[in-house]
Amino acid sequence: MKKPQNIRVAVDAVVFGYEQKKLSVLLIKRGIEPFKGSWALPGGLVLEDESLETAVQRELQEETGVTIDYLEQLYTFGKPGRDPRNRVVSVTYFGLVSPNHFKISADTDADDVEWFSIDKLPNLAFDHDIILKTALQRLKNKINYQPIGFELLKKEFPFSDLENLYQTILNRKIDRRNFRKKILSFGILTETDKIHQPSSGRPAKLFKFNAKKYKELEENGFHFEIKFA
Amino acid sequence: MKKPQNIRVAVDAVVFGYEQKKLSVLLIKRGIEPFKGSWALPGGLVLEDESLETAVQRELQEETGVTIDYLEQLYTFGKPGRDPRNRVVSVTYFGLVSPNHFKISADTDADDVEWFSIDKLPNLAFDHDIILKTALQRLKNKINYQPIGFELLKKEFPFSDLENLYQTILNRKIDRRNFRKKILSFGILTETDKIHQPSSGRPAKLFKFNAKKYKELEENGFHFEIKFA
DNA sequence: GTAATTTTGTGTAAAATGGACACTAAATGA
DNA sequence: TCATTTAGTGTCCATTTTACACAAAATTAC
Repeated sequence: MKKPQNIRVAVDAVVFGYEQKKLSVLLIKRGIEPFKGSWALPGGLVLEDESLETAVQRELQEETGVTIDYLEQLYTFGKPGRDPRNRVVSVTYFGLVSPNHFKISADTDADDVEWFSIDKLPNLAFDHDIILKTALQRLKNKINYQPIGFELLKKEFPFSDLENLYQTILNRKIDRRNFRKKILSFGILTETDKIHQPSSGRPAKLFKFNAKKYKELEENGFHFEIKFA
Repeated sequence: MKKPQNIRVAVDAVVFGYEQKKLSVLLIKRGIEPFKGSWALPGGLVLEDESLETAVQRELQEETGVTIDYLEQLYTFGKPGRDPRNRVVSVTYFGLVSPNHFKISADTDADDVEWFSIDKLPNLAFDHDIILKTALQRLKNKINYQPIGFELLKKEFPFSDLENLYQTILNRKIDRRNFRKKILSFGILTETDKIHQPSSGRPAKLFKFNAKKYKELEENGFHFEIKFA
């Protein structure tokens, strides 16, 4: 007779936010050992009768109260020893949040939840640094072939925000004219009648992502794809 | 006090093979309930002190004896109820096997292991049909931007094999001249001095994939990418 | 052994896409 | 009103992609 398996299943989420040319990640401070006091990705054990997706959503809600605009499975980490207590297999998720939804819920102990700029990260508990790196790579790849960048902007945004977002995430300059030409040629942005007043300089039209149109185009074989010099 | 979690962790693999313009998947016949007698993906429970990757490799070895040429994590399926007995979270893998390694080991009960052509699949146990569909989608996407197609061919192959492989997987015609031009332009194939004698018709040069060269190019910013009309 | 058949191997021209590049417009602040 | 800041726009050239057809080398059938 085989001895029963004793492995826990957890979910963890890497949730990105973007504002003012800064990419951020949502972290929580651990209240218990191991790694008590360290920062870690939000997450926790999966309950016995909930799906993985439900589990992440619940944990995110409980721990941060932040509304997640986009969520997909990232990768599953399961090397023995990644948690010093027990064998834990962690199914990780990749999330994006619009600045419209940045606010950390007052329900949670707000001191223990924070947005960290991606270039000022604290040390992370467990193997969460690797998970984070994996998520960042996914983000870098995916914005080139899926319209997920919009999830990181306000619902209505000036074109320059989109431009800066791509430059920040990909960490390189992009020609403004070519970029705009390309994106607009897709026909998935709707121009609103509002305008945005920058602190100084010419006002900008506000655009919004037209998800319905995108879906429609996609069904007809259209493929979102950006290339850079 | 929370009640302890009772979730099992399994691994399952979708392993593809290709020969004679047919794409196949490696399946095993279940010897026990539930779904006794049904065909299923090879896989099983993860042992407490082995990594996920080791677990799949072990299961594949034990159940099929087939040498896997390429293996990567696919997706994790964990909906409650997918196994009627217990809650099982299954970390699935995506594998490719060269025709050089098709042979199912004599160690295993060979009656219970079989290559099934992708268009003559039996009903599958559990949610394995969904897993298979996911893997197939991955294959279709991935051959366009990673040189994994070569893992499905013999070490040395005539160009037409590669051509047919792509046409089979993508299920469409590809212009022979443009395809060859494109692939050869990458400079990742080495021409061998051998030739292949088709049953009739002009003999063909044999090529092999030059993994070292590919890696080298990749490090210098080269990106394998195929587009089709 | 000649002709028909099968599969391999190759080039070019036209069209579409990608990349480089600089100035004007509309606002604010000094 | 002038300087500064950000938004908005078009053209030309280089590269890539696509469409497209015939000759070469072998086997098979007659």
